[in-house]
Amino acid sequence: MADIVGATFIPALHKPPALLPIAKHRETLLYIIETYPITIVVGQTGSGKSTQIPQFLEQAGWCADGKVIGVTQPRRVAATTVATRVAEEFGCEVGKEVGYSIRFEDVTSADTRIKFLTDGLLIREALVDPLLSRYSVIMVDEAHERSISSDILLGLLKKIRKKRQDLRIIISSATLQAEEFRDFFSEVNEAQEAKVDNKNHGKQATDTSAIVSLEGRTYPIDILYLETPAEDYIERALSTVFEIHTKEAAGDILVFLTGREEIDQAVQEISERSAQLPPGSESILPLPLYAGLSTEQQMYVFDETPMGYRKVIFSTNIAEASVTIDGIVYVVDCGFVKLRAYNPKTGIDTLTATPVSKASAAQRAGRAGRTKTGKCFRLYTEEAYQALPDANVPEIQRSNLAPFVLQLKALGIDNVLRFDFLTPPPAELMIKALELLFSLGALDDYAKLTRPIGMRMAELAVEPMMAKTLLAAPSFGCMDEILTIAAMTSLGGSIWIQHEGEKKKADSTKRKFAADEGDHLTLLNAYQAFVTKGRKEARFCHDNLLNFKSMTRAISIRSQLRRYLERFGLAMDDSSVGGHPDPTKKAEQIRRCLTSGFFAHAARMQPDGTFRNVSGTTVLHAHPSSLMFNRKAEWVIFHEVMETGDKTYIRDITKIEKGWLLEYAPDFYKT
DNA sequence: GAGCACTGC
Repeated sequence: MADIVGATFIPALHKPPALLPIAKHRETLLYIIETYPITIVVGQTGSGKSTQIPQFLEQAGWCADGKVIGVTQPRRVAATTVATRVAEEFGCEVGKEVGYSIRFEDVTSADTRIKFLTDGLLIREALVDPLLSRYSVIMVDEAHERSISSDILLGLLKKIRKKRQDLRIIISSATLQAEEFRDFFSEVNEAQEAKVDNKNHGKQATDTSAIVSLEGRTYPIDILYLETPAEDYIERALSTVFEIHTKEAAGDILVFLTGREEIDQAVQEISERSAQLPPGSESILPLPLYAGLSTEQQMYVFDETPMGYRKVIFSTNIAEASVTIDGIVYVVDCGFVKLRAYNPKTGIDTLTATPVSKASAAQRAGRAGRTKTGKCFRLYTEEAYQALPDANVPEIQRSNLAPFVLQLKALGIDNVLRFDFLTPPPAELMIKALELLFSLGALDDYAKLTRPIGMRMAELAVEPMMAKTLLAAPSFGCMDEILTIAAMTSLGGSIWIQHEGEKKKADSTKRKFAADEGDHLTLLNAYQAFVTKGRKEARFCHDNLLNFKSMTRAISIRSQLRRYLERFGLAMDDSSVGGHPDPTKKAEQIRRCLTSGFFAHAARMQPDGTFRNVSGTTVLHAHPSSLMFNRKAEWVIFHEVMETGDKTYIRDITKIEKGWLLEYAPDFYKT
């Protein structure tokens, strides 16, 4: 039996006595990857694992016979930037020997040997090539983040491995979780192990996988805790910033808070209190950073700090992994993060501030040591830290799984309840997903994927309710319009922008596109104006407070969806076909069509202006960004529902008739 | 009359 952990060249878990500087251990890495089907690489940012390992493999001949080395990333930007850097080192243009592939951007060619792609995209490749046969090696980078896609991908790879002895799998992980990955791939009850050795006991079996630790190029970081818990972490964050500013050496500060409101407040407070700084001292330049900011506003954090200033960035979790800012020497960590969790009983997502995990806290602290020795101020006690969970609950255990169940079914995995998940989601989440897919007609009485409907829904890159709406559109004669609405809603609320201090204007500008029927038709109007009158120009967006980047993306999404529907033989000639020339009738067809997909998201307005769901159990509020926020309606359907703080908001709302619910979803609403 | 962390096909 190969006891890999005991082999002389492999450091022990967790506290490796001798970490590997990557270049020196090229041969070791290659030997392990050659010998073991699964290699788990533990390494901090800066260890070079994402950039070097693929090149080692390519040089060692893993791309013979035209095979490709695939490296997945959880985010689009990471796939493009890492590919660019590797291409540079490789000495080729991006898209030649080294390329990347993300939605809407396939920068690869017949020459491509190292390919970076998002994990979601690789799962979709499995739809057409179930054994991922063009890849000799697949490296799943940042697997410790535990995104749903990377979790599912690992489950698929475990399955594929049984049929492809030649495939090599590399998983890159943070220290804390390495053993979990090893155990997942090393179960004794697998056919392969069983035949090799029956002396294996439980989790001792490691003849399939090896763990390798790599040294990172980070500097030491002093961690400081509070002696007594903070009552108000924003206040504490502000005083800590001033303390650092007056007592510590030069260097920028990154403060982790939980959301936009807190961040805007903190930025403002800093500006106000800066006046009290002793005369002659350096000034503080406070900057906000969160996803809701426009790209331009986000870019300020990357500008070089002006002379005589110390930059203080107040950020959400976006700066924990997605955005990296150089020059940060001090980190202030409030200890909380807003996490999304799906309640299968109500079908509602909640967004709540939750204590961070130890893994998150470590990642946040690490943001301080990128250029020199740093300090991390944790706004909680060391006892509180010890009580934190090691890692966040994986996304797959707290999400609406309908889209992923559909995807698994399309991959031929019928018994999704028995799919080999790294951590299985709670049964209620799976059942809720199956119920919704059944009600949409994607699954039959035996929970099998229906054809063509279910299969087509799986192929469309929008969530199941919108997929159903799209597939129904030809029968309502409103394909063109639904395509646009699907593209616009899938942008997730980033369509309208506000210039500084122009709230009033934003509302009235939006009203220019307003449709009595509700938000969906308003989005349709805005898009149509953009592509016709606005000639797809940035200028038009600026004048009409539309997000140019989002609108451009909507065009891409729309045309991609259209191509799918054409392939299904559903998309028709754009202008002429079907439907009513009368705009009111046309609008009714669109509303009916939306109802046929979103019947599960129906609500009725109460005399007080709030809404109730159909069973009357939940009070819903129109989100202030919705047209229906201050308009009257009876019955409505909505795109999205989310509970934040103490209120449950619905967004993208359209008026419907009660009778349509019974017409299009008789089984769902039978009494 | 008031607001959503992040990511992906």
